[in-house]
Amino acid sequence: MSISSRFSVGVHILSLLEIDKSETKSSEFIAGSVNTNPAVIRKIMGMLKNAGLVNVRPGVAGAELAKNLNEITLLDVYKAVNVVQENELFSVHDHPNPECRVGRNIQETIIPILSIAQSALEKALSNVTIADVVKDIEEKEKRNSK
Amino acid sequence: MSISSRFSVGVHILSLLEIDKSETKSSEFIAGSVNTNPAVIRKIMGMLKNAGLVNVRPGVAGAELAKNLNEITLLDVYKAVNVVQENELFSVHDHPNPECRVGRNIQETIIPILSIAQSALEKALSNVTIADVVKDIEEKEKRNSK
DNA sequence: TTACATGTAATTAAAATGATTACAAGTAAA
DNA sequence: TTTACTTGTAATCATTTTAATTACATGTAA
Repeated sequence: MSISSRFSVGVHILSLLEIDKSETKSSEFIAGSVNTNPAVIRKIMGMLKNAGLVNVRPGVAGAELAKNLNEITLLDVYKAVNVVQENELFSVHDHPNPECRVGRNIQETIIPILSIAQSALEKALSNVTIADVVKDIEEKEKRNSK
Repeated sequence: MSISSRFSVGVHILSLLEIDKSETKSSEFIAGSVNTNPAVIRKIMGMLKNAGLVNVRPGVAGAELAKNLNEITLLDVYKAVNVVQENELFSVHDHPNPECRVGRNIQETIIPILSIAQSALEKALSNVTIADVVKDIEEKEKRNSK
């Protein structure tokens, strides 16, 4: 199955906070850009806020980035929005038969291997910052406006 | 969300085919080791068979590996059991607002980035073979029998 | 022919997602 | 202090996926 789009929405939100300075960023405005319901945005915003990535105040429209663009990696966002529990990208069948040579060892064997794969994924995400995403979006804008 | 345990079950099955040569491998026997229903095993076996990893014949108990242990990588299993569609490990929100600078570019920007991360994951899986897993299981067996 | 196996479809309960509605509580300006 | 608007958050809902289960047609070998 796929990793929840909360992640891509999170990246969308953070990019939007940087790129479009012309409007006050209410959850409704952001929802208009993402094309979803404001309550969905508020929930994700709450997660980003918890992770220290954005500043939002109850009752006040106008979310802002809480860090520099180049200090927020996609891994930060990924962890913030909780799309994958710690070390649980892969689920492993539980209760394999302990009376079987394979059954009683498979978990202990496979979990570290899967963990390495998961780390490789996360490493790749940590190599990209919101600054990179913003830059990329701006380049595409230029190219298309010609 | 997590990647289906079909994957870890697939690895379990292939390891079992190699390690335990004492019994004929019916879906029922394998199900006993994995601790699930035989029909689940048969479904996964069908996928492994489709991918050319095992030999099974309708009506005949006794599945076998179709390749050398060290020629089957975890990536092969991962792809065989179809836990993640091609390039869809991450789902990306669709229909972002085309009238927004971010909305109209976010997908094109983010998809290649996520694809790189997914490739990193798959690369890590391709570095491990069933032979490695089997060896690891056997080592754990020895250690525990002392 | 008998006994048992695989292949496969249908059904089910549980869990997660994303959308939606609703409303309490916070804030700022008139 | 009232008004208008916003965030925070809970509850509900349809949809989708998983894994388990049941059932049975079909294949195979003794």
